[in-house]
Amino acid sequence: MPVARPELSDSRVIAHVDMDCFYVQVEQRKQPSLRGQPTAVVQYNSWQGGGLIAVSYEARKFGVKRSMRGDEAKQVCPEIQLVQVPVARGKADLNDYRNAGSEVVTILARRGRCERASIDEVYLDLTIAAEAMLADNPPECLETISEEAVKSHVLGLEEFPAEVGSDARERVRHWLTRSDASRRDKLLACGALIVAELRLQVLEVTEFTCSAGIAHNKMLAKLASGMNKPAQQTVVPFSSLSKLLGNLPIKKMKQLGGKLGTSLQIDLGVNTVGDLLQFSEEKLQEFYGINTGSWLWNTARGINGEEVKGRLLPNSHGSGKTFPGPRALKTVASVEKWLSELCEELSERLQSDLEQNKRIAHTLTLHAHAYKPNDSDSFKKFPSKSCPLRYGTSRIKEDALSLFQAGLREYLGLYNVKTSGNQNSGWGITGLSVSASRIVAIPSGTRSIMNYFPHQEETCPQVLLSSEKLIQDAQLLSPSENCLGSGGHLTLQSIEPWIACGEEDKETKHSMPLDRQKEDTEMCKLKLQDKETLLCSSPAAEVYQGWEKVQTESSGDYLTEKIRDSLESEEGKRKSNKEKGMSTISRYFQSQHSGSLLKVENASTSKLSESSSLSEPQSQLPQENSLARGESSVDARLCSQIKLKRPAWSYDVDEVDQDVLNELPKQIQEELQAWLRPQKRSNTVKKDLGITRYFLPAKDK
DNA sequence: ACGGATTAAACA
DNA sequence: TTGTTTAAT
Repeated sequence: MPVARPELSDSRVIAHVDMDCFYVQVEQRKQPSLRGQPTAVVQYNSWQGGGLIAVSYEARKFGVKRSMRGDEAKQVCPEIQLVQVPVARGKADLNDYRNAGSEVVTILARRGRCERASIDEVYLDLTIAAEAMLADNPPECLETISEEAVKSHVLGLEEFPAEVGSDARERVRHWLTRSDASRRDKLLACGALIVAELRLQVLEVTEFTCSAGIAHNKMLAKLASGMNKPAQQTVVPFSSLSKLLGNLPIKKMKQLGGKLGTSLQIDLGVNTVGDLLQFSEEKLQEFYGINTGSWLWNTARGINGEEVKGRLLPNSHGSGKTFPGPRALKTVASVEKWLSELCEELSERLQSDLEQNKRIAHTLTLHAHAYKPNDSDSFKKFPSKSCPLRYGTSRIKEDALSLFQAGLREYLGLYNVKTSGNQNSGWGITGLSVSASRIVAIPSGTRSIMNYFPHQEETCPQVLLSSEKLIQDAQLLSPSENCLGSGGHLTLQSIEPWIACGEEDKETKHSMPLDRQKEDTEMCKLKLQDKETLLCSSPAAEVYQGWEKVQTESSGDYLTEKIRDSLESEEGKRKSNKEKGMSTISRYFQSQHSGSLLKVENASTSKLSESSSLSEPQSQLPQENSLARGESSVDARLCSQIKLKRPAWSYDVDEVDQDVLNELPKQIQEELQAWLRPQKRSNTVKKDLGITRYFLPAKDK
């Protein structure tokens, strides 16, 4: 695993925050009468009382454990309250928990770079905040230390000689405020104060408790957060390392809980982290490869250079369900039905992500588990398949089904001919999931980008000699028939849907009633041009290029409906009026003055966090950045390079000097990259692709 | 192949 | 790059 910056002298301040039995807390907040009671969250009540996925600490005292069945739990704890996970479309619906997790992240991201590690865990890099505190207002100068902070657990504190008669909290207070501590300890002390404050804020705002670990790296912070739960925090001073790791079972370390940990035990006789110290780095690399070997060597010493990534949003979305044993799906029709449910959920979440975060997913992947009784190679796995993701529920459904059928043919083998149709030929599907990945932010600082483009707007007709016929052809050639048909690879390329967000028609807007205007801007009118689709069918590699124009009225009704309409309707295609012939892209660039509805959550008020967020873009949470007002000469140079041998909005990246790009403000560079990167052309498409050509990255071959 | 539904990331 | 595998919660 990543061996970024592994230093023994690592003095960062890293926290790992872990929500206590999170799903239970969410349900208890919904239903306060459950608070304080032994409670568990369960899904699928039908069989044996369902499976537990979260257990309150009261219930744990009775020996109730995660992944018990509901019936079992009732036996050991008759009083237990079992709450069902919400169900939608016949499957567990985790949205309540995702949303609750977002509430928490919003608060935890206030003081430093924040990485959402899972639905209920985050890592924080508090180094800058801690350094600032140490410089301005160190704990040793404080007259009072927060109650929450003195409740911290400080590893190795017992070793310190302390005044007799002092209780645990007094000892902690003393440790936190020692003026003769090492710099590293002082930084951790600051971290502990900050985390205590954050946890308190989380509690006040969300009513959720959490536990935390504070250490010099992610690995140790994670380890510590689990040591004292619930609702407590644990600090790992450097000096406590050897004792901590010395006889810690190897499997307790993150990443070593599985096969690698087992191999360490069985093959090398390593049972504790301390045991690892005997092995040279080279030896470990010999056994486990360069990266893993080095990672293990460092781990043994409490060294871990992994950075806290500034990421508040997930990198993928998925929706899946298992169909165990007798419930296995045995007909394509039933698979289609369930895929349809899964795709609806996925599509809904993609819509939300688009609206709330302005991000677009690029890849659709289908996973399935299958069995095939008698066959000899019966243990073959169902292959996962992916293709470019086209927005719109019905399209996602179509594509997912195509992917499934491609996978099924491969799984069953080529001999199993045509339409064994809907009749059970022995196989069964025990699990299905669809997921969307490669999610990238739409350049949210559209305006800032626009500052670097010529403002003149003309249409760019020649590129778009609207080949409506071709479009229609392309539409008919769904990936199913087309690309999967001849046993070849998926060859459909769909260039992303362009979404414009913003005010598109000033005149109209000004004449609108005020409240309407407000509504309008706030609701982010997305204009969606559905994709440009390129198809190249297997052998001939013939390239079709088509444009579909979908236009939403600028009167701006409710966004969501608009989007859905334009996404779903196959008839929204031809609607042209004055904008006919204008590419979506150009319209996109025209609509730049977007009143962008990005809610900047976490507008931080503290100077500390401001300074930290200045240095690095924190996350892809939409930031309404004003930015880079410096009128640069680069500005002019770029404009001159983007000149108008093409329509105003288009440019040929090949003509843009990389050095010029490099001189742009970093943020602009990133935005441009975001535009360019997803446009990379697959090497299966060699011919001139018209408009897409202009978006090819210059140096990326 | 009843430890379900998700997510992430490395590796080939 | 796509698909597979591991791991964690």
